[in-house]
Amino acid sequence: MADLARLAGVSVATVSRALNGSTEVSEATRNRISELARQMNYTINLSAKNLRTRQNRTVAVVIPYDSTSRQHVSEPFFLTMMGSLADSLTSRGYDMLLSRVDAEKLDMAASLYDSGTAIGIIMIGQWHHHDQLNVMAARNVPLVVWGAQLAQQIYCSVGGDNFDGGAKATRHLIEQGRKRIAFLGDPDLPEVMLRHRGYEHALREAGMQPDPRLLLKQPFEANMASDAVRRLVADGVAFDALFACSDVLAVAAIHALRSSGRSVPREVAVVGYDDVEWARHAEPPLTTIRQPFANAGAEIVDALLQQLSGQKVPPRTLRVELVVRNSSIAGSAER
Amino acid sequence: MADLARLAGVSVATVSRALNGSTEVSEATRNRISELARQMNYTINLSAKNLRTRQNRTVAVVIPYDSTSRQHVSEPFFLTMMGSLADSLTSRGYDMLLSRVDAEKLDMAASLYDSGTAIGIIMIGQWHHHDQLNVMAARNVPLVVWGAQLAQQIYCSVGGDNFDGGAKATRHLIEQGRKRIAFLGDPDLPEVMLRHRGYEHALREAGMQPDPRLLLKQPFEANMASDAVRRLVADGVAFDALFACSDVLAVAAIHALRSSGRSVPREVAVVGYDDVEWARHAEPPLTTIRQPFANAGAEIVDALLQQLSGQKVPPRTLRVELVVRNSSIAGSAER
DNA sequence: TTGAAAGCGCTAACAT
DNA sequence: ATGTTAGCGCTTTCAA
Repeated sequence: MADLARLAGVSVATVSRALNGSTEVSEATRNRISELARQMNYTINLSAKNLRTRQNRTVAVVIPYDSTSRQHVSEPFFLTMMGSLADSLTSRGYDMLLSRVDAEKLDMAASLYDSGTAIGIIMIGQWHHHDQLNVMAARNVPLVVWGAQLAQQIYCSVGGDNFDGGAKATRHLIEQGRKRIAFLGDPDLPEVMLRHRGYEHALREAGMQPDPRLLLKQPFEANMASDAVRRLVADGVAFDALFACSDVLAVAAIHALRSSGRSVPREVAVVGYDDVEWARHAEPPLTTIRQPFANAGAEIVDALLQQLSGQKVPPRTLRVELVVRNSSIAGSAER
Repeated sequence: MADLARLAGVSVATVSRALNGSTEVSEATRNRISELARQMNYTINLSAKNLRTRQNRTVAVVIPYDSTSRQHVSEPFFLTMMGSLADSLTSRGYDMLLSRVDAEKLDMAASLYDSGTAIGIIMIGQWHHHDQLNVMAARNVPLVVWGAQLAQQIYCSVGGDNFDGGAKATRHLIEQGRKRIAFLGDPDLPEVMLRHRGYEHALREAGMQPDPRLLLKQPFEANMASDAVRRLVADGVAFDALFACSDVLAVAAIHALRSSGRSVPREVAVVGYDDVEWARHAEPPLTTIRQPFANAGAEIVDALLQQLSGQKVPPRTLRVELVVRNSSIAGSAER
């Protein structure tokens, strides 16, 4: 900047003001300086700026990973989520720092804030670490978590309505005349737990009893889910429908079912979750619960920015929607 | 840090040294200071550190987006790639700054470097902007591009062997007895261009002539690809195989084919590209060209780090592999 | 082994 | 409208 000032024949203060678009520098010099900066590929040094202004424009997005089971990481859900977040963040002029932290050490994420690297943290999923998140929030680390709204929660969460999603999926299957509906997912995870409650709720509503043998407790991992479904078939447990907690799991299940000789949707109707991009192109096209991805990023970022402006932000639950395609409709074209 | 120094009864210099693990501070005080820092949730301010040391540990990963056609963005390819990059980067102690820039203004990415925000740039895909990338490289912006190796290329690229991938896919289809193989992708994009050349090469090798009517020039966009395939069928152009430039396109094509009354793989054999996670769970399981994702991240990061250490890094081409599943095998189970 | 002090590049009073 | 200057939190040379 000093060089630039010398070249322009002004002081560094003027250059600083010009480059920050201050109006108290004459438009002529402002343009001259900007032009000069462009020619020299000069850009304000962000470290210095941040140091001086004690603020920055970086938000950390943390994707926990499970080092033992490598769970979740390849779910297309994340891409969609990250795309949405990246859009919301960049359109508001924030940078997005992507960080993967061991799900067992979620509190490490806080150091991104403590070190001034990021002004706030967006965490995707709460996993088994509700308590660690509460500790961070109690320390006033600006934090928004995508996930379920739980009891005794200090931090701000934004998430789809998982209970309603589970209920909608299950009701839809019941309306198709299905009587024995399997549940594929791990209710130990908060979001899945709520979906499972919605599932049970819908069953009872229709006068059915949840059968524990129909609960396939599996992480978000396609291969394990496939195996579990194959086992269910091999064990001779009767079922005529399956609700999977992600589209990836649903597709894995469909494949396992068909290769076990069960036709989909005729013998087994399947509903997924998320409505990722390719769900409509799957074979058969997937009936699924659509997560509000487009809003999600915006809502999360809004919540974070509100926190940063000092407001107390309550958790938000976003509406989800049933998208009916062929995987759950017995009358549909099937080969 | 001053507070910490006061509490510990030492100077800031000692604290700085202790926290950076310098051996010239006694182990006793070092432990004491570290412990104190932990209790206070103190972490070194990165802006100040970076400003002072004139270096940092952030690498920018740039995903170009096409503002007009919203091309590519939702390809699961990116997630896999980003996961791989995130792994490689974090395991080497670097942060990953995710940035989406308008594909028409790729050179904007350089400002991340100019401003000291990142020490280098990783760009995913070169799109139509070979020249802008060359300009950046000529300015000595540390840069690695995932993509094709082109003529007159100054920048360092790392990419799969697209020519070979195209050839392998096509040869495989020819070996299945297919005679009229459609190509789905946009050869204006460098990587796709090479795949297309490989495709043509394999055809000629077998004594066949490429038929321009079998080239479905489409961006990486499932809906457009579906439509194009449907149109091809409706137009009555004969074909018995299709090579798609991504798994998403392949699945979209299969769906379009089946809903147009063509069975897959019996009437039309299909090969995809990438081998994303769910390709094996698609219906039918997808024959595809596997991109070396696991290596890719590591190779890209290595290349960047080598550049940063002052070496001239030549482009690298990684081996790709044909993965045969059912979508291209007529004898396979089909419903 | 530890401390004092200079300075990284910038912004924002304050002065002109 | 522009310049002077102090200081953001850190590292590091030099001195003790």
